[in-house]
Formats: sequence, C-alpha cells, structure tokens
Amino acid sequence: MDDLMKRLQTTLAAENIDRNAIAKSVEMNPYRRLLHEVLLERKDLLLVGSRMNLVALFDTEDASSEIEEILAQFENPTFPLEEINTEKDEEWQPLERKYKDGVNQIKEEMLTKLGHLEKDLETSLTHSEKVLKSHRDFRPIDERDYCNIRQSINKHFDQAKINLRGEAATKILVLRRDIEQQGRKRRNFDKNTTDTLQNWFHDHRQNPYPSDQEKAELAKQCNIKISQVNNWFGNQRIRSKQQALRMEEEERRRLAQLAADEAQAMQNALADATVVASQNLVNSSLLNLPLVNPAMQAMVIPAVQPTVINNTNGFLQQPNYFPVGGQLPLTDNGNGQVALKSIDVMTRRSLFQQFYTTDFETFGLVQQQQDVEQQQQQQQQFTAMNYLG
DNA sequence: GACTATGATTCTAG
DNA sequence: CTAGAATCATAGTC
Repeated sequence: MDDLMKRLQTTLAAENIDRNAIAKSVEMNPYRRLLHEVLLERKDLLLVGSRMNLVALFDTEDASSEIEEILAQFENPTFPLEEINTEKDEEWQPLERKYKDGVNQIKEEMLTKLGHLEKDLETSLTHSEKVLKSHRDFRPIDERDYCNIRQSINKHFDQAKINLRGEAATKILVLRRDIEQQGRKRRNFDKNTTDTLQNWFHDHRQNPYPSDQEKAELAKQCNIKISQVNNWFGNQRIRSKQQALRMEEEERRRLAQLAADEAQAMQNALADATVVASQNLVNSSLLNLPLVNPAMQAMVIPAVQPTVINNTNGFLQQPNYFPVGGQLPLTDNGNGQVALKSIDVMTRRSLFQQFYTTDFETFGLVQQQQDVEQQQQQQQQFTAMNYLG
C-alpha cells in the first residue's frame, strides 16, 4: 500500500496537479467526495492506463476524431503508409509487413488494457455501491445517489478509455513515421533514369532548367517523383559547376607546371651550352675532336635521367634539349635505357645550330631574365654560335 | 575501413 | 516560392 501511495504521489507530482484545488473541489461536491473516497480505497485503479490522471477525473474531454481516424486502421486493411518509391522497390514489402504487424500488436495491447479497464470498472462500481450503502448509517441515500456515483465512475473510466485509445493512436503514428523513415533510405536511381536525366541536362546545358511541364515529363519517364527531378537538377547544376571549376583549376596548374618545366629545361640547356662554348674555346677547336668519340659510343644513359651530365667532351648528352620535333640522337638498347648515337661533326653542328638559332631566340623566358649572370651566359652562347656557324 | 558518389534535406537570399 | 550552397546520410568502390 505504501508503494501504491508513493506511485500515486509521483503521478500527482508528474501531472503537476494542485492537490488543494482537488481537495476543495472534492469537499464542495458530496458526490465527488464519495468518488474520491472510492478511488482512494482503490488507488490501483488510478494507475490503470498510463495516461490516466486525476485531471481527467473531473474534466472529461471528448475523444478527438483524429484518434478515431487513426484507430480505424485496425479495421481498415489498406496500407496507410505514404507511397515512397513506387512498386519497383523490393524492400518495400517487408516494411509493409512490419507495419501491419506493429499495428496489430498495438491493437492487441489496447484491447487487453481495455479488458482490464472493464473489469476494474465492474469492481469499482460494486465497491462504490458498498461504500454508499455504508453511508446509509450517516445520511439518507436514495437511487439518485447510486445513479450519480455510477455516472461519475463511468465518466472516469470513459476518459481512461479515451486516453488508452489516444495512446494507441500515438503509437501507430510513431510506428508509421519510423517505417516511412526506413523506406525513405536513399537508393540510387537506376541507369535508365540517370541516363535520361543526364541526356536532358546535356542537351540543355546552356540553360539546364526544365519547365514544370518538362519536369513532369521527366518524372513520368523516369518513374520518379517531381520533387526527385527537382533534387536531381539542383544537385546536378551545382555539382557540374563545381566540377568545371575543378577542371579549370587543374588545367591552370598543368599549364603552369609545363611552363616551369620548359623554363627549367631551357636553363639547363643554357648552362650546358655555356660549358660547351667555354670548353670549345679552351680546346681551341671543336672540329679537332675525333669524328666519333669512342667514350660516347659506349655511354649509356638511363631512359629517365633528370640531371645534366657534365659535358667534358663537347658533346650534348641530354637529348631532351633538342628542339621539339627535331630528331634525337638516341638509340634504344632495349633495356629501358637509351644510348647516345655516335654522330658526326656535321650532324652535331646542325643540331647545335638548330638548337641555338631556333629555340633560344624564340624562347621569351631567357630574354626576360635580365640579371647580369644571364647576360653573361647569353654572351657566351652567342660566341659559341658564332664559332660553330 | 577509407574514400567518393549521390539523393535528400536544410539553410539562405532574393 | 525558387535557386544555390552547404550539409547529411547512405551507396558503392577499392
């Protein structure tokens, strides 16, 4: 009994009820007082149905039509879930099953509780009659008293029933929302759909904004909702724009890298040519060198060789200095390596000439670097050219 | 399991 | 309301 009392107090506290107001109300109305007495005798009845509360004891509300509408689903076999992704969704059937099972379970629970309520109502009525009879010792009791107490108790239990139904309806709504949420799990469109949308987008890329009518057509054609068409075009527009920006940026970076590489190559060539020129001057004549350098014949350079090999013999050893489209003095030895072909003096001269006259003069980058060292190198380069020319 | 692709949602501005 | 942008959440891939 103490436990029951505690639960009652907790309920009262939780429901934020002014107990004085209730007491006053009870005091002012003998029937209510009687009812209160009955209910205090059977406190457990107060706790039947989790939503039953003392406010409902005195202020009966009508059952909302909305609740009845939802509960009608107990009897209505049609599936009341929102149609989500049409019939092509094979995961839909289990969800539908799950929902129906859930609704049935809620129904069973509600019916069980209703049964309990009915039993408690009977008990309560019998008990109230007993209490009323005991009152005969203190005051006159007539049929009206019995009628009133029965009415009050019925009212109380009616409210409990309404609350119970409301609770069941809420459960159904929650269940429905959960299931619909699961059904709404994102699924990719099939290839046909994306192709159709993709084609439309591409054909109208100048102005990729379908009209309402076109959206409707696309939706029908793709078997998706108009809102999905809207989503798709919204995403597509923004994402294709982002992609274009990324490509642009990438291209810009690539060109910058290309220019940097060329500039570097040119500088290497310049440095190399400078060595050649000075060597030639020291050795008095490039033409005096053997027609075919024996060391050069055996020289093997890795196919990917980024560093400039010191040119001590007056030969160009980095073939990539030669003009684009010009013939490279290379031979592939089949082992992922290339060897310099032995070349005769005339060929060498022509390659040098080609290199100096064609490339150096047309390559703006060298001209732009106006520092002293660069100028000196240019000086030497022209000396070499004159010498060879 | 990290990463990207993608459909949906949310927020903002007009 | 719409479009754009950011973000979320899941799919899909390696």
